[in-house]
Amino acid sequence: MDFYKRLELTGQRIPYGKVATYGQLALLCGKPKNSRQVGYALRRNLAGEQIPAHRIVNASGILSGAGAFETPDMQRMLLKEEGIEVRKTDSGWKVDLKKDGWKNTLSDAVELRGMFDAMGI
DNA sequence: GCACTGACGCGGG
DNA sequence: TCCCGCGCCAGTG
Repeated sequence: MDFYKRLELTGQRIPYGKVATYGQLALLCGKPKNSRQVGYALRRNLAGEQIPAHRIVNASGILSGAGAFETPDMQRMLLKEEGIEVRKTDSGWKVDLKKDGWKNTLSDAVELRGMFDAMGI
């Protein structure tokens, strides 16, 4: 089981204009408790270059990874370009998970599992 | 093997 | 809602 390979495939399934959480991706990768590794992988670019890292936020909707981009407000700008509302709060820049969060379905999970098995990862 | 770290999550107060 | 403590586990030295 190659967690980072799985993360790469999973990340690419996040729809344009939507955001996903670390825990959500970890769950879809088959490792519910590896949310921290999701952040580690993105920071170190272990999940590929094309993965939409700007669409990944923590469980509160906070843009925790701003520091890993070229400029601190890059992530916020990219989300804005996709039509996602980003608000300034005391704890940082935040998105509305209820409105813009990716509501992945059971079939998404099943489909991913199928891909993992087929690729032996 | 050991201790520490970290783009995190969750329950309790 | 916010803050705190604890749990979690791959990487790193």
